[in-house]
Amino acid sequence: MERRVRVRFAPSPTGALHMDGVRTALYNYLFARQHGGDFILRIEDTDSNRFVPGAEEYILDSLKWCGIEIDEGVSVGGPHAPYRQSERREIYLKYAMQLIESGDAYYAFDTPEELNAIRAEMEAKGETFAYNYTVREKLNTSLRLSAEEVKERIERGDQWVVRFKMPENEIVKMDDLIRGHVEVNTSTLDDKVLYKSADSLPTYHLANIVDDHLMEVSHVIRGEEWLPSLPLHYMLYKAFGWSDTQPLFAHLPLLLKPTGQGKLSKRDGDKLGFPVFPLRWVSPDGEVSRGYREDGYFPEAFVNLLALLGWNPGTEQEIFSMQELIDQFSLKRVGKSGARFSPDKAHWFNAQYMHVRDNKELAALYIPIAKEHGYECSPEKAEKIVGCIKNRATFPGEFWDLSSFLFEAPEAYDEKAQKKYWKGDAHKLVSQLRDILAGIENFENQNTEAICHAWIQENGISMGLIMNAFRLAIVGASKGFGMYEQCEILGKEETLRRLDKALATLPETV
RNA sequence: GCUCCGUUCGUCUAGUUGGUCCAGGACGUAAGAUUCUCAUUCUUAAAAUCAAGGGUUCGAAUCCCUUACGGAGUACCA
Repeated sequence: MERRVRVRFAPSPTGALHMDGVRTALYNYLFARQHGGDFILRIEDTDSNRFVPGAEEYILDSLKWCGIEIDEGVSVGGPHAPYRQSERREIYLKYAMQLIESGDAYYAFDTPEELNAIRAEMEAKGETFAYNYTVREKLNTSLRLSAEEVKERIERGDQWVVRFKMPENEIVKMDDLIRGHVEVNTSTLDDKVLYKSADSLPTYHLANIVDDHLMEVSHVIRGEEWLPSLPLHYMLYKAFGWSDTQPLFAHLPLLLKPTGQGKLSKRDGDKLGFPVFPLRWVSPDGEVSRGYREDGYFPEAFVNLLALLGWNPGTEQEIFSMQELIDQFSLKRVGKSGARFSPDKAHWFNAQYMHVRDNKELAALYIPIAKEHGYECSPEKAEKIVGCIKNRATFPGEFWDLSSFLFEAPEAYDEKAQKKYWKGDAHKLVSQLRDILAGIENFENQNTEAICHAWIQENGISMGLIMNAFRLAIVGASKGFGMYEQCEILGKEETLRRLDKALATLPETV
């Protein structure tokens, strides 16, 4: 019988969610949806020292903005609540004790200071320290100490940790859905800390395995940085006797910085001018980081570009709706090598979504922009404007530059454009065109265009000359979109006013 | 250092079990076409001796080995 697909996204609230993290969440979500399974959000806050206020809320907001819906977990609840690991502490202690009883783990009383001293000492000798089978019986552990002494130390309040007793010279055979078969000798691994008495919390490894088991997680889809600890996780499942129900693993390739080497970091974004966070983030010490949302990216575009960073459909399709991603996503088609993020392609994706965006939605973005510049703009007018400029824009932030002339009549006329277009019969022709427009009642662009073009053709006027001169008169420069659309938006009165002013200001031409 | 993972145009990548790949698409770049400016759109071009070397094979980007390079991990962090 096929197991129900249950996946989890398990971030740690130590700061803003990086786009790499959003991508991991997205792949988990797509996988869950495709298989009719559950997408669980679990917060892994087992490091009391690194907790950052606001981080959890930020994670929730980011997922929501991307359209990633949580089926179960923090913020929505579910049958395995609580989903915040700090609220499940007593569960982990029980399992840590179980491993001690079964002999798969032991108490260790070394203080971090002692360990650091040993490390430093060995490093000085050119050796590396590993807490493993070679040393665990020489250190202050329950493997060396007598049962009474262990009991006494615990009772008198000595701090202790539980470490996994990694066996010597055993081959762990693992399978990864993306990377295939991997084998590791346990002798190269060390005795990881599973639980610490100092804050009564487990470390990632224990909490992760216990929770995935308890929450009946079927597939673990996570970043490649976890691959080296996969053998430990296999060994933990084995020690608990859960190997037959352990989840299947898939380790995602890393997101690399656009240039140079290494993985994508916040600094790259600052330097190369693109965000690395989905949403704007203000760290507790007041440092502000830009976000895709605030930069004007549409969530659909962001999700689309993220989906293609590491995964590809095997076809030539590049634009995907969330539903299409759900239908077509496959772990088999996730690459093995790191994906380098390209700001150029990110722009292109957003432009694609901009071009087909509904005018009503864009108008809602446009109105406040106009207001910011001191102009009231009706929804009808905004829709018209936005319909004319959207395929020359990549971000809503460009809207004003592309259309401000509709609100602000030219004060002066661009000199270069004058030199180029205001010559020959320009003055005379624009003057004639003005009179024709003055006689038109219906200023809809199709109508004015039909009438004006008929006149242009009948008289054999150069299209380039008349239209460019016309543009200079109305806009004041060699920019803007279709002249007749512009006139329709300006209205007859304003159009004529601008023409009259231009004819009065610009020289008669020869 | 040690362990693990990776390596196809500048970038993202396609290339299912080796032949139809003198390697396809997209972004970016260049040229041209269209257009009332600009943009959009369209067409075309340049761009990878498939990291290098060695095998296996009639035949390898595809299988094997070695090397190089890159990445990750190596915490009482996740």
